[in-house]
Amino acid sequence: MEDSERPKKQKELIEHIGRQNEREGFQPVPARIMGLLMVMDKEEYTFEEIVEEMQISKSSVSTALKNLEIRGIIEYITYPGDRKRYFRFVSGEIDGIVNDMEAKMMKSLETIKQIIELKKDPNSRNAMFLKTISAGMEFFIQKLDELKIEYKKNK
Amino acid sequence: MEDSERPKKQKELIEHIGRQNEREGFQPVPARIMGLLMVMDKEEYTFEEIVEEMQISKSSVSTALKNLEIRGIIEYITYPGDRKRYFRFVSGEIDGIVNDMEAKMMKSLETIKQIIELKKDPNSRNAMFLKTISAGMEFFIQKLDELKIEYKKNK
DNA sequence: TTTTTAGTTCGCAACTTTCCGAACTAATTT
DNA sequence: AAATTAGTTCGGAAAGTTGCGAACTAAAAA
Repeated sequence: MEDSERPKKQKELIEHIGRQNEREGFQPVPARIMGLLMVMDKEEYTFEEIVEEMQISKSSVSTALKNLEIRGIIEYITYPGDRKRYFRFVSGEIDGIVNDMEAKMMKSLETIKQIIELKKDPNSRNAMFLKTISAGMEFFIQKLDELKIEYKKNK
Repeated sequence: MEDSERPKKQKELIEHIGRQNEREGFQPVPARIMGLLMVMDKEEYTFEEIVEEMQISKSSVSTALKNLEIRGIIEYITYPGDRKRYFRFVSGEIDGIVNDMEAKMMKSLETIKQIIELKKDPNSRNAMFLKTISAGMEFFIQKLDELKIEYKKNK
């Protein structure tokens, strides 16, 4: 890869990541800032640099950075004698990703159990089918826990 | 549970499921219709019954049902001598849920690999950290495949 | 053939989201 | 003390989304 085409491709990838993150519920601006901090060779950006690089207003950047920080997706560091904050992506662990998946599944499972509980006929089509799904989810959740332990050991 | 309070609780659960589905990217009306078809004791609804039960306009119900059907979330059946379509929830399998999870993970993995490929310095902080995540994802995706087979066998 | 049933399609009003500029604050420099 | 830096907060304009009613269609019934 030639150095000249790298930045252009990186910008395209940021846009792609932006749209992907939007599908996960992020707003357009935070979604793209996440991309910026992951993709570019420069891995620490100041507030002002983000404003210039992304051509987004200071107010939008301010709001976006606060949100991303609260969510634990980005963090900032400061250097002695420099008032600026340097923002960077938080190096999450695979555990976190799997935990999120598991948490979502557990929430669905909770809801499914509530549906079953409220069914007048526990042998109705939906009740039967939801019971099967419920059992499957429990199986996978348990196995995911085991896998997390297995992965941690081997690493 | 007394029969008198069941419908009320079911309605509340539909609203809860509606909001949960909205977080998954569904629009309010389809999100709640999904809930209706899963929760209520009556498990097959005609177009008109949905309009009355949910107090939503015919046009909105029409659009919502079409979308849900295209996505494979609901289906309809007809009975001989009856022009109405009876809508019901599609009894998906746990496999489908796990596949969706896996597909999402694989998409993320693809993106992460692209980021790594575009990094000038393959030993940068983000490059290193993304490589770790990447390896972890590959591990979990493979194990999920194995688990799907294991589950199918035991069932 | 006309009417009714069972929906679909379209344009628009209402609502929500997103983003911006202007005005502000609080710390640091001049 | 005044000006600059590094942001934050707020109100509103612009854009996007949602859901409705009205007008439509196609099949069946009268």
